[in-house]
Amino acid sequence: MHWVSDNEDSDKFEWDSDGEEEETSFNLAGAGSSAPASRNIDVRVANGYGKAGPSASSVQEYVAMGFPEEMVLKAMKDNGDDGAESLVELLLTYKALGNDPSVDNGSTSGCAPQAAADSDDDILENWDSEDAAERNKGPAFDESDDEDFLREMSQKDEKVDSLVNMGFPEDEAIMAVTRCGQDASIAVLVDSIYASQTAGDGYYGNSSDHEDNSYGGRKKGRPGNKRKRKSFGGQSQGSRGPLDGSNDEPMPLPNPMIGFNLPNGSMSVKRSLPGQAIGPPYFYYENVALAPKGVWTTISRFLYDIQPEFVDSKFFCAAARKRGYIHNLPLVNRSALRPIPPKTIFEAFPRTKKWWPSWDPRRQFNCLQTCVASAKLLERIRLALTNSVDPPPQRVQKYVLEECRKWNLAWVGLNKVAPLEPDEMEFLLGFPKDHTRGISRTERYRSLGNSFQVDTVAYHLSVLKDMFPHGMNVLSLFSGIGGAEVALHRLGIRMNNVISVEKSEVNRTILKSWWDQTQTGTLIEISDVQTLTSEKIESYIRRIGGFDLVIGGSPCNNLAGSNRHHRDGLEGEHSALFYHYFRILDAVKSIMERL
DNA sequence: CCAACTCGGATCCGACGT
DNA sequence: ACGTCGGATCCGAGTTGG
Repeated sequence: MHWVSDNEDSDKFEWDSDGEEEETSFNLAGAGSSAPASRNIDVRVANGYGKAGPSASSVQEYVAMGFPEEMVLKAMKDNGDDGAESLVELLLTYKALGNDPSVDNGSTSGCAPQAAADSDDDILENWDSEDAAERNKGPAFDESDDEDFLREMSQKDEKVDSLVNMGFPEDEAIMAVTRCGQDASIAVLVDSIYASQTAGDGYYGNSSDHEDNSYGGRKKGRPGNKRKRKSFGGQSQGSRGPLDGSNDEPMPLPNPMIGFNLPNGSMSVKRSLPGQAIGPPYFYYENVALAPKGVWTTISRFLYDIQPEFVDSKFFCAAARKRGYIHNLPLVNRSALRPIPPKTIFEAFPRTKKWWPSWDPRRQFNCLQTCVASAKLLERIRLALTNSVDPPPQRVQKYVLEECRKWNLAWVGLNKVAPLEPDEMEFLLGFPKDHTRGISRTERYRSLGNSFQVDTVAYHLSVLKDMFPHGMNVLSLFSGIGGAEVALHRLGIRMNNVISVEKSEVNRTILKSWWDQTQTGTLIEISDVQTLTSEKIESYIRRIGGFDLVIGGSPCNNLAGSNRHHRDGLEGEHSALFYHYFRILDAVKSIMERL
């Protein structure tokens, strides 16, 4: 019952380009030069975010920003001289420890970042140990005070300071805390500020709902014209799709969801990137398209106001997968991966045609998810059908179809439906056969359900092939099972160095094992994104010359529609994850600019 | 309003290991 | 008697599109 005709096996993943290698793992000479040249220097400096690392001298800078000296010192002490991003990081950690212990189930249990020198990246530990050795500590001060001061510091101040440190003006931060309450998470506050900024001309136009207690806060974007988020200047209204004073809510999804263009479509969208968005490095960020209101607007704002490209993978394969991608890649001269994958169920799995009832109109699968139907459900369906006449009554049809759609069931026998096998999912998603083999079945489903659709991503990345004939250095965040890496490989793009951050151990194992089979470059896997400080980033950059591509998808849990509990948009853990992406990208940009 | 859809989760239960 | 693990079941919100 396999879709694998032998040509699948052989053609599909027999790509060229594994020629020589090893001349050098740490050479990306060619890379930098081919990148877009002119690069307007951005003006994000204003708030100090992402700029000059806070050496002792910058203590005053932060103090001047309204940040308590003790906090700065504490953060620097814990953090080393590690750059503004890490300070933000640290503050968020403080915040998490302070009011939301449940948030961090992370491996490091929410301790200060450097405490978590985890075993996975010890390769690196050796690399830059010398750099790490001499970070100048902040002025010495009494350790015992630290904890006390943290507790004593009023939560409100802490919140305000965190916001200020993230680049918000102090007055806005104070307002947000006042409105939402000091218990509100940072992300709620951020959202609140955004909502205010976009709510009409009056600065806090609708702050008539001042009353909203410590809970609401967000979710109240009223139409109005947008205000500037100063830290990212430009406001580049041009790239913003929605014409009317785009409020926070609607990042309207295109219909059909075909992105800027499709492999065969001739239409090409003109897109002008804000200066600060232009690489190097190129970056590529992915997330679910159907995120809660305002999330995409927020993400887009952080990512230099670039308009997201929303694409449904059903135009690339036989399964839907609605995702949004924010990237600064060129849009012209894209090319699709070969072989072109089948786009209908029957083409993908010919054997199902025989059993497919005429009253099941599905020709493509819905989004492949991380859970599969239980055997009992399948049995119920089978019974319902065998107890019916041939064209079953409407009621039965409806029931069966509902379940089939919900669980992506395929017809595999007379009156018999079944979930896709993991290897069938691999196929649909563009991975090599057996890519995820070797881990438990549920884990395979989970990993696959969270991954890229390779053909879709590869289509976007295909423009890189000619730009980097000698290969690329890639920073891959939240890599999962390596969708990005597989996409690059299938495009015939050589990966000289890949630094990959992925929390799940099984996923790291999968990527590593695939890498060892197919690649000759260097793969470094990091398990905890918190350990990827800008100091480390700089060390990597010095080592390998720079990153050509920063790619990542958000692990999405709470962003999808199916999750009712804490569907909090960019709150809590997710704010942390997205901010991690942003923080790291921003650090890479700053460091590469500086060097 | 209803229907469809969504990169899910909390809980319970049984199997298994200690 | 416990803890862990994976499977099964019941959840079900918010948004979109009709």
